[in-house]
Amino acid sequence: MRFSDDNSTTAAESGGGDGGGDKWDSLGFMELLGLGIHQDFFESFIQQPALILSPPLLRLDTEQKPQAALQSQPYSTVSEFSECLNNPPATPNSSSISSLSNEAANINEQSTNAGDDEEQDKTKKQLKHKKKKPKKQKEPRFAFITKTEIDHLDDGYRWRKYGQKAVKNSPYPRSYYRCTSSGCGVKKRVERSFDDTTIIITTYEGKHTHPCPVPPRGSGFGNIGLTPSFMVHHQYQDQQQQEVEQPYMYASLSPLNPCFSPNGSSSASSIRDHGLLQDIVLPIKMRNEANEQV
DNA sequence: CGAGTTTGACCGGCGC
DNA sequence: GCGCCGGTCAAACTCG
Repeated sequence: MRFSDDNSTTAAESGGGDGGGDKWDSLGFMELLGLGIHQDFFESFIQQPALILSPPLLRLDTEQKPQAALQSQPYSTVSEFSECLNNPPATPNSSSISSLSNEAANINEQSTNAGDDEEQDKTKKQLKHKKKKPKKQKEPRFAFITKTEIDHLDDGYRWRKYGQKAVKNSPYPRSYYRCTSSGCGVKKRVERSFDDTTIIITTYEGKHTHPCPVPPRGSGFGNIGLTPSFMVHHQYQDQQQQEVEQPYMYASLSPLNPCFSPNGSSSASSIRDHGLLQDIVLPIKMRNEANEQV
């Protein structure tokens, strides 16, 4: 386990495996997410003694606003940017649906009376919008802090950008991506931290319903054998003193990661410069604050 | 020409 | 009720 410093030294830079991990190569981190094990994954993560994170810190209510917190406190608690929404599936709001229908009827009635084409178009557009949104339920979300210059992490999946918004109090916009695979509704948000421009915050929402479509580019993200830091807690524990002095903890390669190889070559290191998720970092402060809560 | 991006408009939720 | 803001849509545009 290694930790970043202000010079952005990474495990990859100091050498890693040559993609030698067989087990982890075939089951990358994103695939873990895609396979839908992420919740258990995080649950096991938060139960690790070395991390001393209490479940409430990782489980957010939908009411919480991690993004807002991020803007003012870039390296704060897990609850502020690692989301694990375990809300029960929201049943479609029948009342809202019916009210929409009524609204649609009203709008239709109004538009026929108005007779103004332009207004009709506008009304139709509005109606179209409303019909498409039958009280969507929240998908589980996970946010990752990534220290990289690359805005868009190559995680092996194919994403289509569907929106971009200016972030309040930040010069950097937030981009919205959707998985291009048909039937896969996974989304992700990508934004750059205002306070540290080398920090990228990626938030995944939902589960992939398909395998990683991109074959390893040397290794695709789904196959790079990424072992998030919370899976290498023993190393983490050994270096707790060091962590206090280091602002970030890389969810990167480690000797416990089968991909890691001390011979200096690493499949992950070969792709590091392309902004892959081995650049993921987790804020150390989150653990400290977790300790306070225990 | 199809796939992906950009961008302004729109909607819904939430706080005041 | 109103305004703000995050998220989404979809037409126009770009690119390969």
